[in-house]
Amino acid sequence: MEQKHQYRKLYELLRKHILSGVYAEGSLLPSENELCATYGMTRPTVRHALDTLVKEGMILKQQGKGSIVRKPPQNIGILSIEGTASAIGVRYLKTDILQKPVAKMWPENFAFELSEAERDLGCIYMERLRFVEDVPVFYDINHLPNIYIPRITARSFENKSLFEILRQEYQIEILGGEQKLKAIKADAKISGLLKIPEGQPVLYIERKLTTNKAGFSIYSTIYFNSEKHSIFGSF
Amino acid sequence: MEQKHQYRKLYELLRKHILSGVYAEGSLLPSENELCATYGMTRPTVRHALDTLVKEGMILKQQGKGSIVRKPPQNIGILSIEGTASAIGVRYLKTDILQKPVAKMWPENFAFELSEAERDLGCIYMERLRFVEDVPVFYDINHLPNIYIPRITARSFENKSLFEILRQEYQIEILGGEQKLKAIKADAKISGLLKIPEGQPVLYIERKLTTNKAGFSIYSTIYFNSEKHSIFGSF
DNA sequence: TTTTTTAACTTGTAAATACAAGTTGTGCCG
DNA sequence: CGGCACAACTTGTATTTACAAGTTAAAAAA
Repeated sequence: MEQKHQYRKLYELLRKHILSGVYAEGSLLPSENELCATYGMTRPTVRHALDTLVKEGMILKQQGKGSIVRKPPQNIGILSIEGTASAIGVRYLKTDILQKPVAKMWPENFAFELSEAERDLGCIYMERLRFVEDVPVFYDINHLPNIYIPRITARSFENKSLFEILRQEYQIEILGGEQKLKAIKADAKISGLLKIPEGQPVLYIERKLTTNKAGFSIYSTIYFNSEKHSIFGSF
Repeated sequence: MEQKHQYRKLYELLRKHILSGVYAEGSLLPSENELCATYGMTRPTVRHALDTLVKEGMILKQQGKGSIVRKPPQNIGILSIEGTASAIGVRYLKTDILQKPVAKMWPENFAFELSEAERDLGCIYMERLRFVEDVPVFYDINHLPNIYIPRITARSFENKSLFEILRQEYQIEILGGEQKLKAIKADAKISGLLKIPEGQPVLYIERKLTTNKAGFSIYSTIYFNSEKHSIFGSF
């Protein structure tokens, strides 16, 4: 993708380098002045890029010392600002798409309040069941408004997560959100999907993620079997 | 408290005005140029202040339009970046301090990994039980390292929350953290404290909040009865 | 050798300026 | 009257320059 802004170019580059391990965890990034010289930018531009990385939690800055690389947040977790992907440990997570992304109308009694624009345009809907070592632990239902995202139903979601696509291709970033948590007893449907006895405690989460695109929010309902695993999230 | 930096002065002022309702939810802040003129600053300084508010979720900015005031995040919730205060609805929340803040050593088998500096200095410890309409719903255990915070055990915590004191008086801000969530069955101690039958599902949360002070993290363990209430958090 | 001071880094704050890009309302033109 | 174009806003990006403040390590002094 063609990058428009200098600070964003540097941001994407450093982000890639951190994630790929070019800069080790705990080590220092090149100083701001070095980055200026290397990439031919001025210091405010470099600082803008670094600020974005700080906001994402990729680095920590310390006055007088430098920019410290944080643990690559592969675990940008389920309860965190970046969504449901890779919450437990990516390597052991398998996903069944119970319902591929489709465009449809919003449900009648939707758990969240919708703006008029969102309601008019309908939504993209998908359901997933996630496995850890072939045991189902995680069932999530997702709704997002059918705007600004051409061809979203055609995308595979196999190599990239939904959030990664939104971030890179559409510059949609999650700003924050609201969520409601409960510990509930599994009912018949959930106990069937997660293969646990009825009445077993499960985590129940409803959440709404707001983005930098006005009127574009992502809505999720999640059921999680926390018997053997915990939900672990960085934020 | 004497403010050192111009951008921080403006930030604190606008923040206070938003929270006190001077700027209504959904309305627009004065434009950046107006703020420059009013407070005698240059635009980068004003923008720095506004950026801080955006980072906190107090406002949303939209190019070509202005800075939109968001719902005052009174519910900066339990699972969010700002801590355990006022998660359900402040007006109905009563707090029993089961253990006032005291300095002591870290527990033997602490759930989190500690740095050497943290371990050496000991910790501040406190326990609270929180009530909604005289029903106990929320039991939390908190540890923070005994550094940088003189006289913390003497403070009352009655009018201001711990996090508010840390932010205003010590410029300590929560950058992020990690948390682990489970839905578990209440054991004897918890069912006693929360006045529920043993075996009832409760939310169990362990979390570590990291701050802008290197080596200063806040550790909490939380039990929550989600039968009649949900944990609701903005982030 | 030990302690203190200093110098050379680092990031933080701030100014003045310029132009790009998105939004909105006004007013002209058809 | 309706629709389009433009002007007057707004925030976004970028340059250049300067000094403040925290950190570290080397140099100087005891």
